[in-house]
Amino acid sequence: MAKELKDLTKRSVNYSQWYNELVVKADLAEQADVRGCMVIKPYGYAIWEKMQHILDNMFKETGVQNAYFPLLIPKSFLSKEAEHVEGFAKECAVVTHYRLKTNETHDGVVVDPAAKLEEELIIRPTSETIIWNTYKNWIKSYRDLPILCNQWCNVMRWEMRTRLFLRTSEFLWQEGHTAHATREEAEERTKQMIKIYAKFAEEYMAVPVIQGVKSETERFAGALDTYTIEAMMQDGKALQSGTSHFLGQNFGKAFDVQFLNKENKPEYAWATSWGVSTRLMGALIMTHSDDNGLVLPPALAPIQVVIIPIGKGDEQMNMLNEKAYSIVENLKKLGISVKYDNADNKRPGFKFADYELKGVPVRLVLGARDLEQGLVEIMRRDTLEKESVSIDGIEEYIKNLLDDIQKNIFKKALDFRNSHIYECDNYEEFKERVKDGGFFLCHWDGTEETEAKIKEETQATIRCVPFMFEQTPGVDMVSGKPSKCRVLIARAY
RNA sequence: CGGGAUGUAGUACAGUUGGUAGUAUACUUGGUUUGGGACCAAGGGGUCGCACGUUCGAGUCGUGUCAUCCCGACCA
Repeated sequence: MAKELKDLTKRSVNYSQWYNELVVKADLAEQADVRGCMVIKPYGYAIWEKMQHILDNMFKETGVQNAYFPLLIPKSFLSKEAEHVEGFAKECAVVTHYRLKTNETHDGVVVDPAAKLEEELIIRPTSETIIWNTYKNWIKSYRDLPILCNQWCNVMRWEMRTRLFLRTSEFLWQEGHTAHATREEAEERTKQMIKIYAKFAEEYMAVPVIQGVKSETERFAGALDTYTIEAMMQDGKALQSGTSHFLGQNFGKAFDVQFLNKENKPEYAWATSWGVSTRLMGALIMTHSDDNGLVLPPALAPIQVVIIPIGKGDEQMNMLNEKAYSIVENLKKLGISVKYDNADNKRPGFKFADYELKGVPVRLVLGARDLEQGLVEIMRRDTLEKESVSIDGIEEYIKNLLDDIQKNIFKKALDFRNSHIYECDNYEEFKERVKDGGFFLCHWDGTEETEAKIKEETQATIRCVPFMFEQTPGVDMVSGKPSKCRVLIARAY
């Protein structure tokens, strides 16, 4: 094991490769024996579960309820909204048969041609269609609205190239689908949800994000507006970390979801949808990790504190165990998750490296030598700083330290991002600099031609029109035409 | 779907002009260790991606096929 773990040195050389190895070595996930699919291992899933739990509560505070809709979507549903089907058609897995049979040589199975489905079923790439087909039956009157449903599920998109967490054929996510009586209410909900995502990213994941609205070409298929949160990874590339879509009446019309309003007149329902996926795990990993491995924010770390004893012989170990268990008990009372690792088949050095690799925020080393003086060594994962602290009152100290780590890694990521955001008005300069990563705030004339040209020549895309910066009119750096505002341009994952 | 590469032990790789399947690491057992990725000894594990062909003989040569990875196009 030891040698395999040591070569996490590629962060500066090849960020992608470094990322892949980190995901595997930190025991988060691995490539499945199925094309483009991923096995999320217990440690990785524990982080995802924490994310789910927090997000779920945030949704529920806004009146959202959880529900579940089918995995399989009849092909005809998908084709009802023209833009939507065009956006997803290229990456759908299709179920065509419902039975297998033994082959002629009796050493395997083949698809039974007799079991061909009349209408093929699509494995959901997203659930707007099947959900709106259902909403049709739920919505008759303005009194039935709004409907605020969320589902936690898996979806499948047959991507050409996949990467653990960032882009896998199958991924886990939540998708919220709301139906409203008015345009204003739906638009309000769209914005509300992107704000929740931003709050979650920054407060819990400690990942600073830029909120904004997507350009027409980058918009979700079938949406009138797509709001996004964009995070910057350590190589300066952007990662779209969550989206919220205002769908207008497109799905209401496509699925004939009409209700009678207060004036007793029929009207189509207004829709939103919004989602975040296991891609957030990728954002978490790529934002904070260093050459020693993962760095997890305390708010999401499955293990917040690990205690490692160092001692010889049964007598010493018994003494250390006793002390450790009392610390464990006290930490648990404060709601801090703690692991005491007194396994004797691994040496302390191995454990140090292993828990650093897994991003455990705080490590205590309980040694016989220190214990005599009432001291314990404490190390924080974010800075790797060690100090000796009195065991008396250690619990409070740790609680404060966890808060400090949470703030510190956010600040570190924020400083990094802010120092890599540039205003740029010269296209030649932009072309040169964008290769090295970073976010560029540039004037854009709003045309698809300009957008396409930038993408073709630099591989960078317009991530969004950001909300957070003061906007003044200017001149498009490519076309020289007038521009209403600056947009955020970057190379993206 | 274009361009390139690779399939040999759980993993990472050697394998020369065709001639008994190797190394490191991981794993198992026993012992000594334990303040930053321990050491010694013994042991288990591979129809060399698959199929066909050439040959007395194929991991090695040929043809086909499948799969994976990298670079593009596509994407949360």
